Amino acid sequence: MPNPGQIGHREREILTAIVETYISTGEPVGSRTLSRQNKDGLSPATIRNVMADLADGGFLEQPHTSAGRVPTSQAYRYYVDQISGRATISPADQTLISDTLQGTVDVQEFLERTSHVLSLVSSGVGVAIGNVGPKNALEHVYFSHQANNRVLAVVVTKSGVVHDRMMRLDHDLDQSDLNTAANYINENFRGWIISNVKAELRRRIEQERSEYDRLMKSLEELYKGGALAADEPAKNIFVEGVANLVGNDQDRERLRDLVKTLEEKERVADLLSAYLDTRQEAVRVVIGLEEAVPEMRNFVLIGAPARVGEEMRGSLAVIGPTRMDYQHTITAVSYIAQLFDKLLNENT
Amino acid sequence: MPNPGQIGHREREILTAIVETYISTGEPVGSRTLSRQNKDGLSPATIRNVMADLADGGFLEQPHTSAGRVPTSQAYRYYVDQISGRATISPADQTLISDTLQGTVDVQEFLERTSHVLSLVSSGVGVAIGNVGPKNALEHVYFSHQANNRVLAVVVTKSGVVHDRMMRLDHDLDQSDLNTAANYINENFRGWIISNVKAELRRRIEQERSEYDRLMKSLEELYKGGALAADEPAKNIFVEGVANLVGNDQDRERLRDLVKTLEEKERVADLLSAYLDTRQEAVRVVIGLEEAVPEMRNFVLIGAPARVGEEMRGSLAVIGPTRMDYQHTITAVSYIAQLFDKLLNENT
DNA sequence: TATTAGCACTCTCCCAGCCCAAGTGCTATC
DNA sequence: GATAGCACTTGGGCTGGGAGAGTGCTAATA
Repeated sequence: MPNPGQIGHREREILTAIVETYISTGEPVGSRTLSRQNKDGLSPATIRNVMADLADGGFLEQPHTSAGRVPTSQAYRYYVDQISGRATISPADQTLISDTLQGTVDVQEFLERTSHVLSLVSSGVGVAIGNVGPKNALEHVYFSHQANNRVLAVVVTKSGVVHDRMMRLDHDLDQSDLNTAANYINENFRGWIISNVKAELRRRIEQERSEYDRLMKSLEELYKGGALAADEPAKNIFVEGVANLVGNDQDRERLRDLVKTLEEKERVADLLSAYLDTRQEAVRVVIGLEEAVPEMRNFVLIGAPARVGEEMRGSLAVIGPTRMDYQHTITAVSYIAQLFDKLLNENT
Repeated sequence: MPNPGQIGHREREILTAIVETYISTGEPVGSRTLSRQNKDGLSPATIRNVMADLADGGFLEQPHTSAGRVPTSQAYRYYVDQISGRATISPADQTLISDTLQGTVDVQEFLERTSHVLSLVSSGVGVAIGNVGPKNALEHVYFSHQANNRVLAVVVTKSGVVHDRMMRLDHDLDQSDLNTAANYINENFRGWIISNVKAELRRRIEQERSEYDRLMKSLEELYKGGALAADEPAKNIFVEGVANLVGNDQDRERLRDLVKTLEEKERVADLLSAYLDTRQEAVRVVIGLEEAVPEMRNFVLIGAPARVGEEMRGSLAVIGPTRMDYQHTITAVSYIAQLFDKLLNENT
């Protein structure tokens, strides 16, 4: 790995210029073009020398002998690190984002709008994920009797998220059994962390097993049916703006695979959780996604954890082509991440 | 509009052969090719004559003078009408569909899996929509107090669908106000059609307005906040298999517009409801979508209403290229539509 | 009379050949 | 150290000439 210190002032400037030119044109950048647009008035020959050095350092590549240079992942990496300091969001973006997210009153909707607005500002794919953390506290449960031994379980958590789950049970419980069970849970466990409720419930069921107890029987049935699965990390995953990718000059095959991958929302969620974690504060730019997901060659992920206080409650990201407006997108992602914290803090 | 009676036996056979050949190859079909594959051993010249007639009748088109013929919308229409009689589902499809849908215990999941399996069997986009009909009966409501004047309303309907809605109210109601209100509704209105609940509630609120009544105040707040919006035709819309379209030899521009349209699920829902209605029994094949949605040139919609008894409770459809395996897709759509009825009938 | 064979014609696709523009590396010079 | 000059490389675009597939028309045929 070449020492970034090797990069002097002039190198840096030329590299930046190459990356930016390539981002906006998509054509390999030649020494002549660069010399013309560069205010410093360096001659093409000089620039060629510098380019040769940069190519040695692994920052540039040539599609073929007589073509211009194309930035490598390493160059993007360097470029992003360079600009990441001077990030201030444009007023236009700010207005758009605020207008879109204003008045959202629940998390679901916030996430959905976020993925939408991200896809708008970035010309990439906007992703927003909400983690229903395992630390959710129970507020209220309700069980509804359905035909064919089925029961609908509704669990409301303190943070205002509603889970519903249709279950098929081994034995038929009638609505009054269900009400009794729901009352028992509501009275004994309101405010408990859901996974604790499950543990305690399990303990009590075990304990009482010997005696015949209709209530405990019901609870056991419901427990086994997964009535309290609300503590599982069920995720709300919103992916939007796939159409933005279609404009890209990808080959068809890869594009199709990419779209397919993005349709499998679980995979997108896994991808994000692989690269974003709570500890890291700010926006993260992942270049070189093809190592994890081959069809994402030439794509980058710009994401941030969405925290409420210390706890990670979601993630948001843009998946877009390496040739994208990084500054723009990074600031937008970071801005929304902050809004998220703000919204959910007043929520709790 | 040419009279189908004009089409004789030979014409029909040749037209069918052209459509099928074109579907499988994607190339304009020439007289020679056809003559070779046709068992009747007609000479190319004869076939050319017939083709000329069919072209006059508006069934065939030529991309350019010396190219083969390509079927028009009219030809597809005719072809589909021809084959629609002999529709029996293939065992392979049947197995795949049954395996995928087996064990689905709630409607949501059924719809999701349906859209998935439709996209699998048809190489097109699978769409499944559930209408939460206005005739839903109330089973249970619950209101949860949240920070900042917000209230979470949870409404469970008899058919086992759960609606939740976060609302911001003008005045703060505490949890005990909310419980009182919920109890009032549960005790008075269980089993009522939700829109009737709303009407009656409104009436009672009006009536009691003169006197000061804390309960009525709460109910009014909640009502105005939209607590009982569960009767609105909120829809579950599942669209899957967009990746299948990318393989198509569309021009980029149109493909992008198409993907964009499919991402706006509301529009997809509108499209379906425009073409499918309760009265019609079976699968409907809509050819010539570009009249409604320009970017859908060369696409067809194969859809069916999903009924439970007489009532239309959803729709399912495949949106795919005109060049698709109609027989296959039509039978699959029809098969799933029947399963839907079966599943939800035992549900009610 | 319906079918077929023959023929001249049309059009697209593909390939080879050619030139041009853009870019490079190297060397000599300022 | 920066620049100018020069010979060299390479992909893209343009052209022209088959080859192949297909057509419409006319004349011959069962």
